[in-house]
Amino acid sequence: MRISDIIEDFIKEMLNEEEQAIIQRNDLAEQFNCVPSQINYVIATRFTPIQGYYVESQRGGGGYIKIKKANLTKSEYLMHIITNIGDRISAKEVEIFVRNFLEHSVINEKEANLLKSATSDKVLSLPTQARDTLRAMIFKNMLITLV
Amino acid sequence: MRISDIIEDFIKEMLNEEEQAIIQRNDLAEQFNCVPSQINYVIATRFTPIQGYYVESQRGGGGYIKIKKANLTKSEYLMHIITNIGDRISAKEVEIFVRNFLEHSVINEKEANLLKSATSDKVLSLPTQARDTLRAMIFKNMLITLV
DNA sequence: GTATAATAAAGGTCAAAGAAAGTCAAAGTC
DNA sequence: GACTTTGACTTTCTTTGACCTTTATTATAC
Repeated sequence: MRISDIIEDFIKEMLNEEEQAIIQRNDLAEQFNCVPSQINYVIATRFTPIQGYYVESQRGGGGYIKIKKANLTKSEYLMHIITNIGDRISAKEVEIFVRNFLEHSVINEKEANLLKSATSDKVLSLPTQARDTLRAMIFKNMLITLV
Repeated sequence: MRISDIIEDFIKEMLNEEEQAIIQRNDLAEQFNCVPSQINYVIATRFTPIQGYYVESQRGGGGYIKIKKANLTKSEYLMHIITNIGDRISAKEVEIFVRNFLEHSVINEKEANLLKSATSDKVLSLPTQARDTLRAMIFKNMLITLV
């Protein structure tokens, strides 16, 4: 079995027990006898937003990596949307999604506004293609936190 | 847990109980077994005006450091932040802002997550400069919807 | 007694050292 | 060929300590 898989399982095991897994990169690497950057690899490939995880970290003395799992039961509807949004999305499409979320009471007014304001054309000043790609990333990442 | 975090919590605990926290730098350092300048570090990184705190101090015999929470309404506080964010902002800075919004009860947990997830480095895959510029735009635009 | 000088008692500053995590590309594996 | 492993190098944040500045108190001079 690959070391990456072992580490992946280990983290998922942690997440079964607690709401969030807080790890020390170097410690974990030592524990599994691998280089620290392997941990980054595992996270980059197995704990992405698309896969339903939210990761944050802190460097420096006492640094850490924190991994949270989106709480699935709450809305498979959202997860379904997330996994089905392609690599690009227009502002119009976002709006339609948001309107639907509101209708289904999956989000509230304020959250709707946040979603729209983070992904509006006004804000993403890039060429159309790059913009739609970025918007998809932002949108999905935000939705994950709502799941 | 980092000693800085412990000291931060200690001061915030004080602020929950009283209007202002008045501390003695050397005493506090001794209490937490650190060098006195660590106290300055904590204040410089966690109790800045932009984070909604007001600090004053006095040297010499009977000297002290006094920390107060700035007393602003939510929208005043938010507007203040919005107008003071420059053209660029790092993910770290956003995180600090968000943490402070939470502390000052300007936003809730979900909104905090939305703000962070819309502006994380993972999501804004651009060269650093462009990324920080874009992040500032997104962040400000989102904050406006919260005012 | 008042004015001044010396000393003590704070807090402030800054840069170096230390402790994490992040990145990226080369090498290895299947 | 795609995925994984590795490691050198980078960036970020924290801790520490030597030295500085300001203020209060005490001692001394007159």
